[in-house]
Amino acid sequence: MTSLYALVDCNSFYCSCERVFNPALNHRPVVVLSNNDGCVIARTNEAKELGIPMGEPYFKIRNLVESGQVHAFSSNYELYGDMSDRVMETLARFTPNIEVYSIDESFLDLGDFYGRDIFEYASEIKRTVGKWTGIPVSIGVAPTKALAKVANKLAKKSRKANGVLVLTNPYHLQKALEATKIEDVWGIGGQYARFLRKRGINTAYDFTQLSENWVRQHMTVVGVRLLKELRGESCLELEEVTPPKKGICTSRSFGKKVNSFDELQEATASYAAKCARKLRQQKSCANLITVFAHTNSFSENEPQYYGSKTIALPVATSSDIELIHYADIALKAIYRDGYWYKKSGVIVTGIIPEDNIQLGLLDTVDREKHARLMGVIDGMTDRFGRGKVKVATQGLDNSWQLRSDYLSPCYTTRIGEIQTVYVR
DNA sequence: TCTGGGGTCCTAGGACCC
DNA sequence: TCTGGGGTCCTAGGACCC
Repeated sequence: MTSLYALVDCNSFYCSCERVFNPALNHRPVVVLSNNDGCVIARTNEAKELGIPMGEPYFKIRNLVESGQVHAFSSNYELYGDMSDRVMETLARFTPNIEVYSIDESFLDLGDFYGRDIFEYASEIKRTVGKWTGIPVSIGVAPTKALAKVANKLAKKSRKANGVLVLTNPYHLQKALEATKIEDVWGIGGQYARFLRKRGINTAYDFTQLSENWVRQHMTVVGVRLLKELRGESCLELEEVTPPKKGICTSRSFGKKVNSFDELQEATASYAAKCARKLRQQKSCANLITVFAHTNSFSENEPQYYGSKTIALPVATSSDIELIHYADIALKAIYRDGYWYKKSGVIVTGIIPEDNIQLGLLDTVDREKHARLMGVIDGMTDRFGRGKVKVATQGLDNSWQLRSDYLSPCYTTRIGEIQTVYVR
């Protein structure tokens, strides 16, 4: 039985989401910006053709936007998350064996479909997703996940493929590997690409000709796995159930420069609460909390500071109130007067299932009461949206928050505004 | 003036134990 | 030249992903 994987990848996903609700933007250059409208994180083909690179700082393309040549959106993750769910639900109609790999990509195990007309089946998947969600996708099919990635990339690039490429024939596989630049291989980043190019390894095909020992020596077992995958030996299985996260991080750059402790405190409390909610959503608790804050490293003329502090919690928790409390202690330990802070964040680690908590002997927290309160907060957040119910430390003003000047409405999830409610 | 955010895995080296 | 040997656990750092 031969393995067969499809990689379904949404084209310019964030931009495509915006286009679904703005069809006039079809065939026009569109970009989506990162938080704070900092840099470009998604581009349509038309925007790529204008020479806008990935990660380009916004100020460098501002004139293109202001002169109307490019349409820019602030990122709207609520919208993209909801559209992603729709795409993934559609894909799940075609096979139960699906791994949601990222917000815009899924692997499908098509092993059971061997011998059928795979190209026609993949084409039908592409048509159906387009019809039901409005999102264009590209599909690559091959015997391993790494080769499906190769196929997907070519499916996107080649006009002839028109968005669907099946690579099962050995001759076609070799041609595809020869046509794939080493830096375009899944798992080869900038460092390894430079290292390999220096040694004359310029394509994915060159890489497959290396010896296992050499690859292990220079690229660890991760490299060996990739080598085997590209040679057609499947080593990476489909991960159908998402394992709980081992670390959860909430951090942001500020929309403006911040130097007061109070503003940093409000931001940190909000990040701690966000981490707590993410923990509850995956039914976990954390044993450790880290708070960091730093200045803008791009401002070379300003004094620089990076502070970080980790605190071991007495008992693992997912409570807003507790995490905000310890985040505050950590922040007080690292805060230094006289710096312009640009970014701060909260990371929770030492994550365990919530039904596996070791209670402390000296524990004085009423955990049941906390759990009930958090349940109420989560319920209200689900109904009324983020930030409508919160612990008072998170603040009322929030002038430190994100800048997003070009935000589209949350077309799919917004249910109307209500007054913010505070919990003390 | 303006440069994202959130994850994963692997390895090496130190602490500690018997 | 030669310092016991062999585990485990933890952390920091480096690579990668979208």
